[in-house]
Amino acid sequence: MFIGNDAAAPGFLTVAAPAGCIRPIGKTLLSECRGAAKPMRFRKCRDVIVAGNTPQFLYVNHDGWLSRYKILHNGGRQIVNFVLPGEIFGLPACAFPSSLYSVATITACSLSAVPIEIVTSAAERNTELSMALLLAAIGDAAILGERLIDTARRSAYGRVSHFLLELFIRLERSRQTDGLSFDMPLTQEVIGDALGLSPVHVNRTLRALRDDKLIALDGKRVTLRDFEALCRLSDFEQSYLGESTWRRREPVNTSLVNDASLAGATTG
Amino acid sequence: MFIGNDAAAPGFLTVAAPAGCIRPIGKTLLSECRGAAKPMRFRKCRDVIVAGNTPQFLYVNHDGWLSRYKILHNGGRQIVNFVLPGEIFGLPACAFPSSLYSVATITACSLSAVPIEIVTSAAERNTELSMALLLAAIGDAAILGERLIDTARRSAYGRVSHFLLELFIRLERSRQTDGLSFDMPLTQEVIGDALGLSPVHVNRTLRALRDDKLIALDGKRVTLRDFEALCRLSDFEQSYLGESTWRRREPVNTSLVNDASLAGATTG
DNA sequence: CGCCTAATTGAACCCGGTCAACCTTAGTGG
DNA sequence: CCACTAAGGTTGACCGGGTTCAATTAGGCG
Repeated sequence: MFIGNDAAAPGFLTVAAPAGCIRPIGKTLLSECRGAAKPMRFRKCRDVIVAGNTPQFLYVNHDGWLSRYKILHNGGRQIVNFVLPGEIFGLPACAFPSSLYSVATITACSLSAVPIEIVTSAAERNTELSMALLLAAIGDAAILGERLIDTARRSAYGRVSHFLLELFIRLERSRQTDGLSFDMPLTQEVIGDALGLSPVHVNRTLRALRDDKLIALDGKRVTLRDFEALCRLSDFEQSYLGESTWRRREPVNTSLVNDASLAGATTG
Repeated sequence: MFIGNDAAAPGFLTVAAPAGCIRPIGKTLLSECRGAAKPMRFRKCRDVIVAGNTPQFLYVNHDGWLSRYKILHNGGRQIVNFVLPGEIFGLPACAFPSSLYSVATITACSLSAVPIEIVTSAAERNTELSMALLLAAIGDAAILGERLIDTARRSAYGRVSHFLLELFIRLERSRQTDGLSFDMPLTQEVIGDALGLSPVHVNRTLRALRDDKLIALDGKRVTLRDFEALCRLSDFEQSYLGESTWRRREPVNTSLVNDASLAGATTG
């Protein structure tokens, strides 16, 4: 059982990772924990984190796709999120005594694994890192919230559209798109498991989107032919994927606060 | 426009909050930011945070129920989560330039509002607080993930069951249950908006659960008559609601790590 | 070339939505 | 004390989007 090859460590990170691909949180993490990050490679369709186990690492994903999922008692699989190139994963797992979800590779992946204790102690010393982790967790929750709305309120047509738009924006900000096209190494079954649809219906929905000239498919290549229309029909607003930062003004004079969010307040 | 009454502040927190009700994160927050926390009261059905606005406060909810929701373009409302007595809210809102969701009171509420800048600077000084915030964010995401599975994979019957079990556990840990009973100040329409069901079907489902002697309803009072059966049929595992803490062992000797989560790793 | 996986398409079924009507309860004001 | 009202709960009938089952085609890889 190997967990990467230390001899390959020097240079591994910069060689394997497409320039500009790693998201800010990953960069911060790697620069703070440089010595402790262990490079690894996984073939496709391997579990990196197994639900129920005690997780030990926070991971930076350099170049592959992974899914966070859970197997239900009826045998169904729900994918709660995807980990795209440049993103980190494993933080939620480390917050629970045993991991709630499994994380498996979809494609082959180069990862950097940082022991969670290293992350914890680094975060205690470095405010920037701990705030970045917090923002990452909140950002993940925002994506989950939007997917919840997907499955709860949108038709299959809107769901698939919204999903493709989200992937596009997330890939674009790591410069992994080409115009309005990107590579999506997902089977229709995997898409269905993420969106709560049967693979058959994913197929029909993609066909409908193609027939309506909203998207084009060529193998694993997706092209958004009418970005605006897709946004409109799926209620897509990309703000939930936005880069967030902590606002750090001078503390406001709260006695003069004029914020509509308080409009309903009565005297205490 | 009032944002609470400072004169009422001394003693307010301890008087209004049922003993033992406030969750650890809220306690930590209030003790770290004691002077800055402003007490407020809201009547029921008032927006505390409005989607699209720039939020300024993190809130501790002392004694009421609130919902985080979003209005879709088609007019539908999706409730992504509830804020129960003792829980905090407003953290995700503060991470984005404008709040993604609205938060509205369901019942009358006593809140403590802490300016986000105070929280930020306190978190920078105090590792315990910043870690607690991170855990709270991860815990919220876990709840969202479970609700995603609800709407994506479970039948209405399982969904409602799972929802009631989650409420029960969340209320129980703040000692707001009585045996297997608790008060749920939600209309069937609100439940539907949370679970992605029509109010009509929520009604039918509750009736079915009653007929099957799994629950009992008396006004706003819910009693879980067969906890085990409810867990079984809805795939409920309460670990996702668990109290989580950071494991802080000595860094492991990674060359000897024997973790199943690495079983798929190949040499780097 | 043959195998296996994934994509595709058709047909029948069913869960949950929608519409509509009626009932129950709590709150209000005379 | 009671009549009126409004909001929420309850139930029935019908409809449709999505599932399921099943069969066929296309594609990738040894």
